[in-house]
Amino acid sequence: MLHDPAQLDLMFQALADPARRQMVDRLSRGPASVSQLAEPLAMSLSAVVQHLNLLEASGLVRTQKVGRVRTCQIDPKALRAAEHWINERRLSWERRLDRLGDFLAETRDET
Amino acid sequence: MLHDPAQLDLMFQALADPARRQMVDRLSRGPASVSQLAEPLAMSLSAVVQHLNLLEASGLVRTQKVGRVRTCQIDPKALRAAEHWINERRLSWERRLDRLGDFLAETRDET
DNA sequence: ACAATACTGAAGCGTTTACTTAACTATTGC
DNA sequence: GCAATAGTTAAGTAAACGCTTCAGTATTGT
Repeated sequence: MLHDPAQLDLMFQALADPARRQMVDRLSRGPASVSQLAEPLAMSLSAVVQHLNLLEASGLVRTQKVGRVRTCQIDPKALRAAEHWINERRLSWERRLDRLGDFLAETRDET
Repeated sequence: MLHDPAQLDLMFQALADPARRQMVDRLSRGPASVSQLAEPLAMSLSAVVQHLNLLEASGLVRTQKVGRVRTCQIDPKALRAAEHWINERRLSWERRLDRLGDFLAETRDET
């Protein structure tokens, strides 16, 4: 369910916006309320809530409301899924380069 | 220059689109021409070129034209930069959890 | 009870995105 | 030289985005 392409899509989409990455960055240092997330951002609370809803839909952030404050925190599993996608492609490319290197080394030996 | 926030922005933006991720996926298995990249995609060549230009601007893909064919390949350094951003935030969060665990363990000892 | 706080939701609006088509420029093969 | 191939560029368009404002709902403090 974490490798569901639709979920991956939502995650990368969520990470594409600088404001949302800033929110993730803030949350990486610890949980925060909506207002605390909004504080460093030059936009209305309402806009922040909209970003937050996207982050939550993407699975990157989980929230829970106690009384009137919504507390947000990162879900590291989701972050790991995005990380993994990139890592796989990079490794695939690098393995290819290695094989190519081996091949070139071998053909040089055949004098 | 790889940690330039503007460049990071372009990278995540580039990765946000499914078609572009599919192109990166294809390129992770080896270099390809524009037409080869376009083949599995249900859109015009023109659209593919536009995506490709974005990928190149983001630094994720490098291309070189020989004769009339443009050959594309991944730049793993750029992939690593995106990977790194995510990894740092995830680790920061997980370290926080560890410290919290230690704290709870200690306070339990104080009977 | 009343005011302040902490969000939430809907409507609207200008900008950006992801395409399309169509016209064009190089190369390459015959 | 001529046609086919490979890619590029510009213009247009519909839909998605990132906001704003404003009006509303709970909850909390006095």
